[in-house]
Amino acid sequence: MKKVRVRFAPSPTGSLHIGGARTALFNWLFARKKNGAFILRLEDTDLERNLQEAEEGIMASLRWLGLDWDEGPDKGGPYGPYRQSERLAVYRREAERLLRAGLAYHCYCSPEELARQREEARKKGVVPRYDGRCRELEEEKRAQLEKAGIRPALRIKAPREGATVVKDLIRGEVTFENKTLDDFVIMKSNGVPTYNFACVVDDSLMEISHVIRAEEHLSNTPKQIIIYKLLGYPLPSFAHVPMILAPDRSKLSKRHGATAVEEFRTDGYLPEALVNYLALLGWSPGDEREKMRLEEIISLFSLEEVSKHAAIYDIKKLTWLNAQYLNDLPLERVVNDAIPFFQARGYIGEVDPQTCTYVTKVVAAIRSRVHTLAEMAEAAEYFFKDNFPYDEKGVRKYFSTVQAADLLSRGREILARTEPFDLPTVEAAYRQLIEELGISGGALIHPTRLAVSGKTMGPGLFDILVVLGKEECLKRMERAIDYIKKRTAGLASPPVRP
RNA sequence: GGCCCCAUGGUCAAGCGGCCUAAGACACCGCCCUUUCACGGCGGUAACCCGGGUUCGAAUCCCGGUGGGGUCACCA
Repeated sequence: MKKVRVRFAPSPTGSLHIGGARTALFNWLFARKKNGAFILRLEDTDLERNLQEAEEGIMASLRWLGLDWDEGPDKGGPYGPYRQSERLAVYRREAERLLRAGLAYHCYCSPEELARQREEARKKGVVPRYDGRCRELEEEKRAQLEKAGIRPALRIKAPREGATVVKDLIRGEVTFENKTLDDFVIMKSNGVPTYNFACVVDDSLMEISHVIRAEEHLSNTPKQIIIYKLLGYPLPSFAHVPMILAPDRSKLSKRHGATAVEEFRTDGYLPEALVNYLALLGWSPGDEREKMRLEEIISLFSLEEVSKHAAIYDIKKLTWLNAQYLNDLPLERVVNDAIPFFQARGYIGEVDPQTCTYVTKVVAAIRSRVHTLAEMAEAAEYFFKDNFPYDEKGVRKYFSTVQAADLLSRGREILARTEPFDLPTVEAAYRQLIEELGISGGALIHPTRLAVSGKTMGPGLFDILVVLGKEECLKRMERAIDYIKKRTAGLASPPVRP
């Protein structure tokens, strides 16, 4: 059995979006499952659209997702180079072969002229196809054009009859009538190959066994198969994975919110969650499993089980999965990923051991209550700042009477006396006070929560108290007591008659 | 428009001729747990695009329609 070799071949024109990420993931899963090689190749033959940052950005996203490659532009490999812009000599050599064998020919038609013809055809409602006028150009005429300094493009002599069949692992056999194809360009007049040509040459020379790519390439495949045949290279297997659509069924774009992997990272999603979600878009393990470890996905994955229809991506499910991982991943790991988010909000600076210990407690207290790291950072604010405002509704409910201040004073006294300041001791002391006062637990717990956090909801009160520590709690209780006193004093003044 | 692909709840999806009066998950709605909010647990609403065949029997096979998507460059 031939060794499985697959590739992900993005063009560095922008950031890696989730459609590309999923294509990369499926390739990677297949390679790992089959003990094959996963290759990264940059299709940077469009000199105009290449972006310097894009190449590094795509690799960074891939790395963040945990999709490592065995050969690629940064690490080399036996089939390099892996950047198409560095392989121009290879394409020229292969093109020359075709030309000499009479399987391709020079075309001197100007792009403007061709565009005009296309436009005309479109107006007439006819399919715009190159008419092959340069196919049988007389040598004399050719020399003349050459002498005039016209740089020709190279076109393939495509078959006019018969059909080309794509054997697709996901879709079965797809037939294209050759008469619907034309003599397409394989080398531009500037000596740079077109996508279809470079792709076939590289896939052949790099001995790619399975071409797994997005469905948008399905209609390119007959052209590529024609090139394979003319070049005399064996065909790889093909698998065209369905597209990912936006919620309105249109192609994903920036107006649909986050679509780039990088954006998901900065929005506080974990790579495990994104990978898991992407794997579930268009593929299913066949049973009820949803949350799966990467190893599990690898062992279960199969191309035959990839669905045929496009999937609409739903951020709600991704968010749910993210919350699952936030809860289930080892605490240290989550803390590690949360730290940059806390730093960005100015909660902490350089991380020393004490900070780390404190942050770990904070994360442990709130991670089950949030869905993303960004949300977590927002929810954690009062653990790092003591000048927070009090929730308005909460104030009306718990801070509107003089008695509320007395109640908090009693609570403050108890907390001041509690030693050690740990969960069982603090809780026992507070519960005892509740009993002494003959009130319900909530009657003391809610005002206290508002006093120390400014919020009416959140982790268990005693967890908050213990994380904050005694000194901080006492300070915050005093601040709340002052606040209530000022507030109620205002209320106590005689009402003004109109 | 030509060519190509696709079609199970709002979304992801199981199903590959009888086990389907159609799983599961997200979302949504109840209830329980609880000092609050989450987490968790339990339950509920909700789907085989339409029309013809084939078959004893069709969500599953075939044909047509409709709908959605992709693609038609010296872009990738």
